[in-house]
Amino acid sequence: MTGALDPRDAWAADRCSIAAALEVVGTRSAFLILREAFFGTTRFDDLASRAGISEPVAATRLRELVDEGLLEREDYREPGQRTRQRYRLTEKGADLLPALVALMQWGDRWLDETGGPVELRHTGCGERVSVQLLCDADHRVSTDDLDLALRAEA
Amino acid sequence: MTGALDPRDAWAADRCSIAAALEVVGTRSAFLILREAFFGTTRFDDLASRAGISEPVAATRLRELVDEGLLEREDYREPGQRTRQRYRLTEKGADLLPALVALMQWGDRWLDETGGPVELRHTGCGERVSVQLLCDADHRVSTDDLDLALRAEA
DNA sequence: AGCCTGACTAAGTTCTACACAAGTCAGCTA
DNA sequence: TAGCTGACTTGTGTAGAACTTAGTCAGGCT
Repeated sequence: MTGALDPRDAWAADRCSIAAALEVVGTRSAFLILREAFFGTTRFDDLASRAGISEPVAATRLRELVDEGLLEREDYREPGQRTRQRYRLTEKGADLLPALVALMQWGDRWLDETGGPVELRHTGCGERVSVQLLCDADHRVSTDDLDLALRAEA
Repeated sequence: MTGALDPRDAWAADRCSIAAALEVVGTRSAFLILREAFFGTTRFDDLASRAGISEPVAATRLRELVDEGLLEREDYREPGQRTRQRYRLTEKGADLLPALVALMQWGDRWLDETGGPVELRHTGCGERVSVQLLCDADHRVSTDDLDLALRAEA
């Protein structure tokens, strides 16, 4: 489908950023919590129940995601309420959105005959939003028009 | 970061395409095998060793990915050799590329101070390729300019 | 003073993902 | 015919990712 990487065995799999990213968000629960965070959920109980995971798992995962810097925990208080905690995406966390959307888009296309429950629209113009491969000259790039290369060593 | 989903608790998490996609490719080994498939690796031993996973896991994962229709197994024979098997991406599998690239891009940016080992370039024009959120009117969309909505029921 | 709610923690268990080591089997090559 | 290589399978063990059920603890509310 895509071109082969020239020096086939030459490069180490352990330096790969995909593997590194999976170390951080490699679990189902991490993805699901991030999904909820994108959808605007901030409170512990809501995150756990809407992501459909148990509270102990949510607690562990949230701690890890905060440690990794994808979420931050902050105290807040509504008038007449006591102080509570809320989780929100950091820039690092928010930057994962394209990966989430790509997964959603794939699921919408290949796994859900109705096209999926959630739609993304551009606030500016109202058009549908999707994830695309784009080159710096703004061409949409298809899977077949990709070259892979090793970046120069540091 | 992004807008909240209007009917907050109204929609079922189990209908979500992200969760559905994770059922199919939710493991580290599945992602890593797909990565290798994109890089052009086709043979069993190469897939296992380059993905850095054990052969038993590779066998299981490959069987699942073939069953799910992301890869197809075909026999081939080189002259003077016996028949061997080779795995290649189907359209369904190839369509996951944006998700892989998004993950790679995130890892390159946030986890690897050198910017990551692999680079993607557009065959046509040679420019660097990345994953972007794009609306149907071809605007690049930032995380803040997204609206979420429920799609009309089927 | 006692209750309630939100945000967790603790204990015990099950399931899955993965590793390593070894064995199998087919079929070409020597 | 024996050996080798590629593509697996089997067997065994560990760690982690998940569940349920049950608790804790703080602090406002009645």
